[in-house]
Order: sequence, then C-alpha cells, then structure tokens
Amino acid sequence: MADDNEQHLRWGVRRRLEFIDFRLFWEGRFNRKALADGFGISSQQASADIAQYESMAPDNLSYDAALKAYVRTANFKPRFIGQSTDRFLLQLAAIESDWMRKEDSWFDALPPAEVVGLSSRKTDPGHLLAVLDAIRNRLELKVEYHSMTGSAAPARTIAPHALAHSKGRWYARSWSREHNDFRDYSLNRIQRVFDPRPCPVDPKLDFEWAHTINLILVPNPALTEERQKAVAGEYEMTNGERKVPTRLSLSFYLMSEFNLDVEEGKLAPEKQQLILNNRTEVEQARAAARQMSKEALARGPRVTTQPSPLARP
Amino acid sequence: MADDNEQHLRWGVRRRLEFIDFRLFWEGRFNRKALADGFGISSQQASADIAQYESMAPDNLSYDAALKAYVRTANFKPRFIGQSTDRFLLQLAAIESDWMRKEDSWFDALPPAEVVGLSSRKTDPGHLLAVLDAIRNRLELKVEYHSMTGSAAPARTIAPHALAHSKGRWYARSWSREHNDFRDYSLNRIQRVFDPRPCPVDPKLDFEWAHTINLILVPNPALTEERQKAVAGEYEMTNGERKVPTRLSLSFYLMSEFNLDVEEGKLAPEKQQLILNNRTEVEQARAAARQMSKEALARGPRVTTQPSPLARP
DNA sequence: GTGGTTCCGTCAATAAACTAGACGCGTTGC
DNA sequence: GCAACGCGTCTAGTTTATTGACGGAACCAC
Repeated sequence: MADDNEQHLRWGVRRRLEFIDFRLFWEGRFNRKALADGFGISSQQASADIAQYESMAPDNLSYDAALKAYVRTANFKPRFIGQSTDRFLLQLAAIESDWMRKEDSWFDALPPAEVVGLSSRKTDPGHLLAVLDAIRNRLELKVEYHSMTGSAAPARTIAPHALAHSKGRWYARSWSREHNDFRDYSLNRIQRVFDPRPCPVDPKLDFEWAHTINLILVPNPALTEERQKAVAGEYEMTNGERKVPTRLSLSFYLMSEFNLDVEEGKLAPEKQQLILNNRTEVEQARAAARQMSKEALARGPRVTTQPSPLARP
Repeated sequence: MADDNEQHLRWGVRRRLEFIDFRLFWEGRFNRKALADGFGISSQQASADIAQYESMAPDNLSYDAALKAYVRTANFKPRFIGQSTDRFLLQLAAIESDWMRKEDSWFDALPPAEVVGLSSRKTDPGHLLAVLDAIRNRLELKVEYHSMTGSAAPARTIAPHALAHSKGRWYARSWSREHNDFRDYSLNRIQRVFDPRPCPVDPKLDFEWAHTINLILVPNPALTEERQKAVAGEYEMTNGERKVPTRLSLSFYLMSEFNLDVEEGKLAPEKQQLILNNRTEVEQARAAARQMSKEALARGPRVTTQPSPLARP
C-alpha cells in the first residue's frame, strides 16, 4: 500500500522525501531547517514532509533532541533513493573538481575528499553549443584553434559528428574539409566558431569511429604471479584476460591511458600492469579503417540526403 | 523586475523553468509533453509554465507547428541556468559511464558520445556507508580485503579519515592498526566491513595527507619548441611552468597518471609531455612526512578527545 | 536555578499550485 | 477528407503550501 502511495506523490514531494532518504543514508542526520532551506518551503511544510516520511518508513529515523536533528536508526533501509554509491561519489568528485556547485547537490558537510588531476581550461558554452547543433543538424563550422605561437590561427572547417571523452578532455570527432578525412578536435582548444552551413559529408564514412574492436588485455607477465592474479581480479578478467570493445579511433586514448602503447619491458611492470595482447591487430585494423574512409571520401559522391533543420539525429 | 519575480518562484516551478532553459539551450527544442512527463504534471500546468517562461523571456522561443515543438530562437539567452558547460558534459559522461540514469538527467536525445576508460567493479553502498560513518565519527573498522588467491583474507583494522579519487578509483586514506601507519585502501576491494568502534588515533598525525607541496611541472624539453609552447598553453602554465599544490600522499597518483615517475628519455616525449622539475624535493618531503607520522604514532600517547557520536567532523 | 535562544510540532485560516474534464484550433499522414 | 496528435484555454474542485499563533524540550550564559 505504501508502494501504491509512492506513485501518487507529486514530483516535488517525492524529491523532498528522497532528500530525507539521501541525508539519512549518507550523512546519518538532517534537520528540518535543511529541508526547508534546501527547497524553499516553510518549516511547517517541512514538518509535514517529515511526518509523511515517517509514516512511510517508520523505522528509519528518530529525533535526537540533544543533537537537534533527526538521525538514522540502526535498521535504516533506504526507501526512496536507489542506494547507488555512484551518484554519491560522482557528485562528490564533481564538487571537488569544481564541476558542480555544492548548493546543487544534497550534501551538507562534504566528507574530506580530494580528486587527483590537473584542472584544465573550461570549455566555452557557446562553442559546445555550436558543436552540438552541428552534430544534430549535420553542419560544418569554421573554427579557430588555440594557437600557442601568438600568430593568427588559420580557420579550419570541420563537421563534428560525435563527442568523446578521455583523461579529462572532450574531443569532437569531425570531418576536416582541409584534409578531407576524420580527426579529433579538443573542445577547449577551440577559440572561435562561426559560419555554420550544411555539410554534404556522411558521418557514416568515418569507419575509424563506426568500427569497434576488442582490445584483449592481460596482466603483465613480468609481474609476480600473485600480482598478476590481483590485477586480473582488479580488472575483472575472465580466463586471465579482459576484452574491451572499443571504437578504433578511441583505442589510441585507451592505450595511452594505460601505457599499452609502450614496448614491454621498457617500463617498470608496476607502471604497466596491463598488456595489450592484440596490439598489431588493433593497429592494422585502425590503419585499414582510416584508409577505407579516405578512399570513400575521395571517391565521393558525397551524400545528398539532409535531415531537416533541428530534426533529431 | 523580472529578476525580482525570479526570487519568488517556488522551487518546483523554478526547476521546470530551468528545464525549459536547459532543453532550449542544449537541444534547441522541447515540447509540452516532455515537460509534463518529466515532472509528472498535467499538460495544463505545463502550458501554464511555458506561458510563464515566455513572459519572462519572450525572445527565447517560438512554437514550430510543423515540428510540434518549441524551438530556440536565434537570439536566445539562457535565463535560468547558469550556462555552464560542465554540468552538461559531466552529466553526459556520467550517463555514458553508467553512473547515472538518463531519466535523472534532463536529456532527451543524447548526442553521440563515448567515454574512454575501463569500467571497474562497483563500490558496495554499505561499505562506503561504513567508511563515511567512520570518517565522521572517528571510528575504526575491521575489513576484509578482496583476496585473489581464494584463501581467506585476514581481517585488517583500519580507521579511515578521508577519501581520495584517482584514475577512476576511490581510496580511503586510513590508519592501519596492524602496521601502525597511514595507508590507502581501495574502496572497491573491500569485501566485508564489521565491528566499528571508537579509534584513539588522531588523523592529524597523517602528515603525508595534511602537508601539501607544489609540484612544478614544465613541458618536456625533448619536445620541439613549438610543441612545448602548445603544452604550456594546454596546461595553463605561466612563465613556462605550472605549480600544482598536492597533498604529499596523493603526489604519487598524479605522478603516475602523467608518467612523471618515469626517467626522462625512457619514453617517447609525446607520452611524457610533462616533466616534474622538483621530483627529488617531492620524494624527500614525502619520505620525511611519512617518517614523522611513524614516529608520532610510535611515541603516542594516542589522542584522547573524542567527538560525540554522529557529531559533525 | 532563570531567562533567552533555538530547535521542533501543531492548530486554523488563507493563498497558491495543480488536476480533471471539456472544447476548439492547426498540422500531419493515410 | 478524416482521424490522430499536440497545443491552448475555460471552469470547478482538490491538493499543497503559506502566514500567524502557541507550546514543549534542550541548551547556553548569567
């Protein structure tokens, strides 16, 4: 019956009950003021919400007059939030990395936490917007790329068709008019975007993007047998290997991130815990796809069908 | 005057206006049904919300009867969302990495996007919960660590006091009763947690965590002059170097992530674009801090003041 | 101890937000 | 040309939330 009620709850009320659940689960406590302030409701309404929560999950909380707060009981069971750690940790990382404002989360006191990494230049919203519109409506754009030399960067014409993320950076997978092939352009190196217009090139010709291959990862045999087993467990391998389906164009990033592109033996095995078993296969497949794209693009004819403006992809 | 109104909006209404803003900005279009479904309101109320949005930002949208949707106009200016790219990209990455459900975001159609990385075992919510409670209330826990050998892992007693994130993994910075020093424990290798009890060790003695040092990063001189300039720009260096304040205990992760812990010349310069200029200083500082912690811990007396249960840190 | 403060809870009256059902209007697709 | 769909709007009625007032429990400073 309680489950029945749950469906009838209005969106706003449900969010507030989730908030109570969230705070109890992760922080063990909350008080009425936090609820009222967080959602801009009166304290009376907050009381009513708490009463409702209690009626639906009586054993979850009790009021501690000394702490002036509601506290989680020992046999607490989350009632409204799917108890996903990921949401919690994601938000924590996002706040620590300044991607998100603390007020937009449901945290009160953040646990002491630190995120390792190098913060990078932010992406300009207008540029991302232009890229997204281009992807959706199959447009090409003129862009100026961040030039370090101070000299005026020549404008390039690119037609983005997908986004990719690696090592904290976002890339726009794009056709390049100048080179007549497909390449990656780092979003936050774009300095200026202008002159969007329909693009005749079919993104399906980007075979390096479209085709995937299984990277076959195994523990570095230079590690002790015990460490190898640990690595196998760490990366959830079965039969001593892990197959990772990867787009050909992205295999480079994954290889780079895990030092799979370094000759075996060159690095200390602890710095190269994984070995790519089918490296030549991957590299050949990638080169072949690249060649196929080039030939298809050179051959033309370029595709003619155009989606209507602002239509869904 | 409009700004005045904005403050009076109720939380739920404001969220819906933000939703309209978000969709218009990032996807260029939305319709009434999306609003009604997303927030569980009636179509009448959705119409009312749209009318209100239009009254507050008349030039932002127009209805396209052919598309059966509201579309963004050329001179659109976001009115309710701070136009932060980060929120957009963060959610995109989160959804792509399965950290977040699409329904919890405001996306309609996701742009084609891919996140490079190896998915890892999920962290058990109960374990994270126990660790967080331990951090807040200064407890020690018995944990069983994931053992690859199949043999029963001996329980260890740890007292976590902070979280750290690196390369997709979360670590609990903890005092170890067995070793009587401070170490990192990977959250998703914890198999079982039990027997929490107050811990007499003061986390302030973890000098490797408390002390920070500036890592001084410079472009790898083995790169061409032009590439060096590009790297300097890419990492926002001033005077050819970037100072990155880092906790001593985390310097290892940062060094590992950017191959700063590899001898110069061993790797192709493209795989080692950054060089750590003060590596020996960092390593000495770290070793010194570690030694200080050990001595302080060995010396005792262990700290006596205890925060009350469930009190804020 | 005593007053002052700050939490909480509740009652009653009022205002705002929202829903249900019904109707008309324009566009699209068969 | 007709059904289907999405939008806008009207009325009446319900739910949700606010304002204002009052009282209880715990804590702090004096």
